[in-house]
Amino acid sequence: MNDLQSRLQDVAGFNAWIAVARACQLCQRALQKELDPLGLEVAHYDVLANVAYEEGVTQQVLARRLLVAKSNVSVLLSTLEQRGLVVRAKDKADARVRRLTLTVEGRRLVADAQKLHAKVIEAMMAPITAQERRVVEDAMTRVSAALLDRDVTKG
Amino acid sequence: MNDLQSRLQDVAGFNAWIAVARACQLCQRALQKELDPLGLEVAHYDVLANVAYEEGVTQQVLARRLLVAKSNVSVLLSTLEQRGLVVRAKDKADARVRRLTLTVEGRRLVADAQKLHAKVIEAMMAPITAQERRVVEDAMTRVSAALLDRDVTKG
DNA sequence: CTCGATTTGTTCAACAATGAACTATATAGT
DNA sequence: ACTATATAGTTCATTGTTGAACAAATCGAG
Repeated sequence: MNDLQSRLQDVAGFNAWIAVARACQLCQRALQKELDPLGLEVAHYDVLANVAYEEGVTQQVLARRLLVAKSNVSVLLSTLEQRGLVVRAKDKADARVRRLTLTVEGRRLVADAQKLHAKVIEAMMAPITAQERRVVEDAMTRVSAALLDRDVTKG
Repeated sequence: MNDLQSRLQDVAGFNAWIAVARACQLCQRALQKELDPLGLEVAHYDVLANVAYEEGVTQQVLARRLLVAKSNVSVLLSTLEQRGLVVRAKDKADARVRRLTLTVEGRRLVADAQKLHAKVIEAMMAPITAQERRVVEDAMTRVSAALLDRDVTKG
C-alpha cells in the first residue's frame, strides 16, 4: 500500500471534523460573551444548568457528565456555594455524598443564563434546517459512542 | 407569548448542539491519549500541524486560525523551538513578523502525529456515512459563519 | 518627513483545570 | 466482626491559557 503521500486532508471525515471543532470553539466563545454580564463563567454555568436539570445530583455524576475532573467540580461548587447559588446537602443514606440543589437566587440566575444560551443556539442554528439538525444530532451521538467504545476497548 | 415553562430542551437545535459539544470533548481526549506516547500536547500538535500545512505562516495568523491568544502561540512556539521542532525566522520584508517553518525532526514528528490523528478520526467517523459527513460539514460550516457574523455584528 | 495609529510579537501576573495524595465513609469477602 | 477494596469529596502543586502592558517595526495622513 502506497501511503507515501497520504495527507491528513484525504482522510475521510477530516474536513467534516475540522468544521465541527471550529464551530464548537466559536460557540464556546459566543456563549462566554453572553454570560459575561451575568458575571458567570461558562464552567460555572454548566454546573448550574446541570443541577437545574437534575436537582439532587452528586458531584461525581456531575463531573462525569461534564467531562471534567471531580476536583474541578469541587472547586467550582465552593465558589458557587459562597455566592449563594447552590447548596451542598449531606445525603441521609450515605454520608459521603453531597446532594446538590439550587437556591432561589441560583434558580433565578440560571434561568437568565439559559435565556442567553438559548439565544446563542438559536442564532447559530438558524441557517440549519430541521432535517440537518436531526442528521447532525444522530451522527454526533454515534461519534460519541464510537469514541467511548474505543476508550473502553483500548485503555 | 407564554414562556413561563419554556425550557432549554425545547429550543430547536439544543439537543443537536449538546451532541456536538460532547463529541468534541471526547475527541479531544482521545487525541490527547494517542499523542501522549509522542510527548506531544494537543495544543503543540495543533501548532505543528498548521505550520506543516502552511510553511512560513506567521504567529498572528496561527493564533487566529487556532482561536487561541497570540501570547499562547508565542509560549507554545518557544517550547517547540527549544525542542528543535520549529524555527522562527525573521521576515526580510517586515522585521516584525516571524515566519515559521518545521525542522526535519519537526516534520518527522508531525507526520507520526498525523497518522495517529487520522486513526482517531477514522475510528470515530466510522459509523457515519459519507452523505452524513457531507451534511455535518456543510451544517457546521454554516454554524461557524453564523457565529462569526454575530460576533462581528454585535461587538 | 513626521507624528500618531496599527500591527507583530513578547513578557508577566492572574486564574482555571488537572492528577495525585489524602480523609471519610461504605461495601464485600472470609 | 475484620480486613481489604472501592467510592465521594477535598486539597494542593503543577501546568496551560488568557488579557493587559509593553517594545519594536510599519503605515498613513498631513
